[in-house]
Amino acid sequence: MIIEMRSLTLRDHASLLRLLGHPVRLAIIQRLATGPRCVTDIQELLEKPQANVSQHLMALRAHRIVDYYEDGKLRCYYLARPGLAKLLAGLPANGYAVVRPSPEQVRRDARRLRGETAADMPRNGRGRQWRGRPRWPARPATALSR
Amino acid sequence: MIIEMRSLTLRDHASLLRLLGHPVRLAIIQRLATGPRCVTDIQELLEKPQANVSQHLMALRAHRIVDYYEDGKLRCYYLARPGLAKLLAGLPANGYAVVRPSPEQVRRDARRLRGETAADMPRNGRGRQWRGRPRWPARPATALSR
DNA sequence: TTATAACATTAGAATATCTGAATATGATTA
DNA sequence: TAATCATATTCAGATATTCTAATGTTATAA
Repeated sequence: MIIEMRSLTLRDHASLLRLLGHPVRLAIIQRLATGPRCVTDIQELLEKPQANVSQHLMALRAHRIVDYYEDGKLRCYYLARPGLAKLLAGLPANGYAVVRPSPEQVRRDARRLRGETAADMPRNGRGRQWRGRPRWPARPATALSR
Repeated sequence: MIIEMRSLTLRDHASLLRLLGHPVRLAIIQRLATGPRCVTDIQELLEKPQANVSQHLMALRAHRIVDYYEDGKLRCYYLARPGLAKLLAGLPANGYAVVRPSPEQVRRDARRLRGETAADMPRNGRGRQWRGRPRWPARPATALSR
């Protein structure tokens, strides 16, 4: 078992995330998380045209999210980065907690930040003073924003 | 401090990932991870036109990745889901490990999977037999695929 | 009162992405 | 040899995203 690692530029990181940001590709990853599958199986599970599945698989393969080995005439795809699938699965539970700090908390954060910030670093508001009390804007709620 | 949580459909999950999959938005998140910033500061840090930054901020806000409070005439944006930023930052280290199992390992996985699989679940190759030895395809390497 | 600062909003062109249809390939099987 | 299976590739239209430029808004400063 060979393991490699690498850090990513913002650009590469972004293109990876956007690659993952497609329901069919996420579904493929979910499927493969339970074990290797050949293309035809995946296609039937997802009820998508074969060509389409193949395209998504190729896209995933280009970023080495998945890989395959050949078994006779079957191509058995598997997750080349299982850790990624695990992170993705855990993302809703671990990453989506919404925080709404009190203005005072945020202000304290900002003060702490100013204190720790090097002289050449830009500050919040570039030194402008806080006047009045921080306020929350009116906030019409939408489906995903709660 | 208010905390909420929710699970997501594939679709929502995908659209969130794709929202994150943009270098400027990732950069914004990186910046905000160090503390709240007003729009002008972010704009200067990223060296992007103000309107563009504003648009990205709105997109992030629509999914409640960021939020803001008002401080005088400044809008101080901050991360509404700090856990997400942390996960994103850790993704390269934790998620990008590439695995290349030996064919035997994968085969063993598949067998174990078959063993654990309920009767109605589709199997790899739908019961087709493994003939010969699993092989690795020839693999021309590209930038991101290593 | 006019100007300016800090941001938002809109419109439209430029790009990128997605999908399905058609076709190709290469290995088996009849 | 012809047919079939498993999968890949190509291409064109549809759709979605992103960027720029121009303009709007609101509060404060001159």
